[in-house]
Amino acid sequence: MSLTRVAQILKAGQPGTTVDVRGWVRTKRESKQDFAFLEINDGSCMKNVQIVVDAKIPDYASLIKQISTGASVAVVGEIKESLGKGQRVEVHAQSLKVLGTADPLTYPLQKKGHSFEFLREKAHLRPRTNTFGAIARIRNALCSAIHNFFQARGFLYVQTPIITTSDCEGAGQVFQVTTLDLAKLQQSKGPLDYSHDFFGKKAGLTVSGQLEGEIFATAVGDVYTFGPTFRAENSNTTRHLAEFWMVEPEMPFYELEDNMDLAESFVRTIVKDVLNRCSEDLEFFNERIEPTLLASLQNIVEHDFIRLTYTDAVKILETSGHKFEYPVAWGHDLQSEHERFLTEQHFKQPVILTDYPRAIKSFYMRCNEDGKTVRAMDVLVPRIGEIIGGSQREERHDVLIDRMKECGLVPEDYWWYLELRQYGTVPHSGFGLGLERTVQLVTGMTNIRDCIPFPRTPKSADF
RNA sequence: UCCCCGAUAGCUCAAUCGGUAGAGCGAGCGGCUGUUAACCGCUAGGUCCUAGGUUCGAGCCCUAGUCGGGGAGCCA
Repeated sequence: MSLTRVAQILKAGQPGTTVDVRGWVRTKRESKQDFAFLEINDGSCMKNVQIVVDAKIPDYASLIKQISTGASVAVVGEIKESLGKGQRVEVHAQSLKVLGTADPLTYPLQKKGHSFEFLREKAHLRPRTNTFGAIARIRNALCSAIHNFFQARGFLYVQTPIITTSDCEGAGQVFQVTTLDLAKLQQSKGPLDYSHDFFGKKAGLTVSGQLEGEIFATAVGDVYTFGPTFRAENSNTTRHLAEFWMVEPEMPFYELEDNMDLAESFVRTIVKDVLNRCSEDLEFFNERIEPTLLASLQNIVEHDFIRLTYTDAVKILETSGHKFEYPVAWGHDLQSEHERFLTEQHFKQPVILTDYPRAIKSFYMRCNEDGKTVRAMDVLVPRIGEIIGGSQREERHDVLIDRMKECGLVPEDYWWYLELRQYGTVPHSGFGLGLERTVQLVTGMTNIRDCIPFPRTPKSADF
C-alpha cells in the first residue's frame, strides 16, 4: 500500500478506505481504559489527522507509552467519519508502529506556542511547527508561481555566477572568496598578492546577477535569474539578510514603462497564485499573525499600483502636513518613514516611484534628458517597503562612460559591460525582487529571518 | 555601524527599597473523559548570560564583554 498524505485524507478521504499514513505526533490524548487519540502532521497541510487507537490493537499499552509530542509513527487504518467535532474524518488504527520516539524531557517543541526568537535557535526543528510548515509551503508556492509567470511569457531562465570577480558592481559590500591562508597572511607583512589566489585575482560572492543578465538579455531576449545573493553589509534589521534569494528579469527593448508594467503584473500574479494555492495557510496567518493580511493581499490583486515620480512624491510628503522625524528634501533618499507614509497612509496601495535623482542611484540607470534624474523605479508595498528595485539601463556607450566616471568608477573594469553598448546596443530594462521580502508580504511575518529556512545575518550562521 | 531595550525553571515571564528564588504553561505520576490548546490533583525542576567591581549582604547597583529583540542607515 502506498503512503497517503494527511492533506489527501482530510480533503478527499473516503470512509471505508484503508490508508497508510506516516508523520509526527503533535499531541496525544489518552483515555486510560479504552483508546487514545493521536494527532499526526506530515507537513502536507496545516491540519493534523486524528488517529483513533483502540486498546485492542496488539501491544497497545507499550506503544502508547512510547508516544509523545514529536514522535514519528506509521499508522495503517481505516478512514471513518468522525464522531467528534472538529474533523470530517479520522483514521482508526489497525496497526501502529513507532518509528522514532521523542523524549519529552528534552524535546524542545511543546504543545504550547513558542516565540519566533526561540524557534530561530531551533532551526532544525522549527519546520515541524504550524507557522514554519506553512511558511515552507508558501515559499514553495511563491517560487513555483515565479517560474510559471516567466515561463508562460517566454522568458529564459539563466544561471548567473555565484562567484564573481567583478568586484565593482556597486551594490554593496562583497563577501570575499579565497583559498589563501588567512592565518599565514596575518603574520606576513608583504602586500597582498592575489595572483596566488584560486582565481588569480580578487573574487567574491555575487551581490546581483544583473550585469550578467544583461549579457543574455541582449542576445536571447527576455531572461530571468533566480538564485542566492550575498551582501556583507552589517545590517541588523527585520528586512535584511546576508544571504537571500533574488529574482532578476532583464528585458531587451523594454523602456521604463514596460518595466513597470511587467513588475506590477508580476507581483499581482504571484500574490494571486499564492492566494489560490495556499488559502488554508494564509487564513492561519491572517488569524494568528497579521489581521489585515488577506484584505491587503486582495487589495494588491484587485487594484492598479499607484505610479508617480520621485519629484511628485517629495511634493506630496512636503505638503502632507505630517511630522516626519527626518525632513523631506529633493535630492535625498526617501527614509523608511516617508515610504511607509506613502504606501500605508496616503495611498494605502503599492506605489511605484520613478525618476530618482541621479546622485543617489547606480551608474547603470539611464539618464533622463533633464540631467538631474535617472530612469529608476522602486516598488514599495505596505508593511515591507521596497520589494523591487529596477531601472531602464543606460544603453548609450558614451553616456555610460561619463556616468561611470561621475560615480568614481573605472570604465576599464567594466570592459565587457561596455562592449554590450559598443556592439549592437539596445534599450533594455530589468528589476530585482527580493524573495524573502515577498514571503514577508504574503505571510505577514514581521522578521525576514523567519522567511528563509536558514537565515544568515551578522554574527549568526548556524545550521 | 549608531540609538533604545532585554538575558531568571524546558518555554513565556514576575520578584516592591539591595535582605530566604516565584507563577502560568510544559514535563512526570495519579484521576477523569469521543477527546481535540481537554480537564482536576500531586511532584520534580534554578551556575539568576559571562568576567570583574561596590556592599555586612547583589537577580537587582557600577564597568567591560557576549548574545538576542526593536528602530535607523545600507538595500532586495
